[in-house]
Amino acid sequence: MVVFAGQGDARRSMSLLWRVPGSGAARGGRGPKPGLSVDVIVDAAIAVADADGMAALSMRAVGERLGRTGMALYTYVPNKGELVDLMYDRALAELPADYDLEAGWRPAVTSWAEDTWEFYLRHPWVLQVSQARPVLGPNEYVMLETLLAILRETGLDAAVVRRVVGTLFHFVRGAAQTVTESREAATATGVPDEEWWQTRSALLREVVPDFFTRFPMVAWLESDTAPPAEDDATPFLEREARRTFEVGLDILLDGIHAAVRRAGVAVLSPAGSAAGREE
Amino acid sequence: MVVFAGQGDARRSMSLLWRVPGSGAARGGRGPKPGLSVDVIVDAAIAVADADGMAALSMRAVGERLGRTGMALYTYVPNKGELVDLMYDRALAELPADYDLEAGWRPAVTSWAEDTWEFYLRHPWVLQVSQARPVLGPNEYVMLETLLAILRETGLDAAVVRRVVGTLFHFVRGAAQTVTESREAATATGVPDEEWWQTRSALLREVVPDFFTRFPMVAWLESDTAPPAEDDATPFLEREARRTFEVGLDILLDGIHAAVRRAGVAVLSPAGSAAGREE
DNA sequence: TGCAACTCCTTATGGCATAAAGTAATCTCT
DNA sequence: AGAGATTACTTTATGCCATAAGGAGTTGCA
Repeated sequence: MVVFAGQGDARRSMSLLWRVPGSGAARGGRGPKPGLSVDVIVDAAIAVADADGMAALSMRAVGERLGRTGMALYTYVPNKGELVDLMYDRALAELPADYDLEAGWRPAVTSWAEDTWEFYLRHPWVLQVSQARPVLGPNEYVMLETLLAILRETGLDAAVVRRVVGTLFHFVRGAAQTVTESREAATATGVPDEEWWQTRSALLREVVPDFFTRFPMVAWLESDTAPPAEDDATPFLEREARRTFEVGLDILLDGIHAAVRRAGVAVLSPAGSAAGREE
Repeated sequence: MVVFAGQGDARRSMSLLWRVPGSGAARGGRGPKPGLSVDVIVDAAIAVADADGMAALSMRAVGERLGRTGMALYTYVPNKGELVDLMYDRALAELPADYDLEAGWRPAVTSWAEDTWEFYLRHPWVLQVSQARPVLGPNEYVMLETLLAILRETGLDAAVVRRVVGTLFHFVRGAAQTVTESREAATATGVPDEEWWQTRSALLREVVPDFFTRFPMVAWLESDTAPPAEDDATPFLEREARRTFEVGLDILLDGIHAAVRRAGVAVLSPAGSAAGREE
């Protein structure tokens, strides 16, 4: 389930996101005292989504957590989409906003990716907020600013950095998503990863007896499965996803490194001085 | 006989996916002739999802396209989730199943990524099928087999190839997703990308007057925006996503290349000859 | 011929977002 | 002080959704 940005009044949603003074509930002091606030509602909504997932996030569920009906929320928030945008931007505030660049961009990007990964695992529903038309809230920009401050160190030009940012996000989000989705599947069905895989692969062998002759490369791939460490109780899909994250990140960083070196050569060698940057 | 959670269903779903003979509708020839079939239903469902998106895929919508009620489908398919799995595996059959390896793995992976990208744009709903616990249908395995046949050429060992596969998928899916989501947003809201961006950025400047001092790196990034080619009418979020796909893929392939070279060195100098890792 | 097996329909049930309208609380203005 | 305006929140209703339950009609085999 992908959740789209609220499509209502763009001005109102921007004002809510950036906390423009006059836009709160208390404008004229006329009617009864507001018992809630946008912040309280957003917090409650995040709590619901963290606990039970995006699918369980309903206006009613949030209202009930605050001792109200679902409809009460519409006094503060124009619609559910807008609420999700607010949740998204609020959650983003948790992310660290600067990284040590002493050792260069590479360890900094690694830390950034690690923190982002953990953030997604902490708030799986964030991965279901559409990326195409960004929310454009303050914390989204802080996050972007943070990553850009690291990537500036590569010396790559803006056009390339833009794509590197996109690539990093696609990768981290995708890797984290396999973890959150497998967790969701486990709790939703009540069947843990190991049991699921055992049942399915046994069934597969039964239903498709010639499996390994039909798919020799898959057979080769599976031949490699290393047993988990004794003391590691992580479900195996999560373990796989984690390894993909680690190895994939290194590959990605090697790729960026190659781009940096190429750009460095291009920049340093036109004048003539034989460029031996880094290493 | 003890039935594990989901196991009975698992057998049925595997039989449906792999088209096990006895599992079709016509077993005893007793009642009225079946007017539909799983295949017809799956095709109709794909047509609905292609045309109106995953959100519009309801049992009723599929039934109506076939001149039935929504409930009629439950005779053929146990539930909506199963139908989606069948749609997924069926759609996957469109993908090419082998690639020319004359010129090595790199151009082959590039073609593969390109084809996969186009496939996702053709069937945006596919990106909403969870990846964590794979469907394990025949075409999913064909797809995997195809990619593995290419990656075997790298000479990397299975453990690494497994991660490379994951990384490639995360990347291509993520990049394609920004396109499909921005298209969906455009049709859902009726506001095209350009207009959306113009409205929002004007609003942003109004609501946050000190934007560019607060976010200098973002300012730097935006300074770079190249105007689109005269004859290019692609919405700009799509254009951005496409560039990210192209540049990101190259970066990724450079990273894989580095891994291959490293592994090659490791293999060639195992005995101890002080391996001067790259350059 | 009659029943079992089968397809497909109608009719709940309980969920969802949200529109519309009602109730009660609290302010400002007279 | 009292009236009207304004606001918070509730109730009710609309029209979606998946799917459970049960019923109607069709067909082939005993």
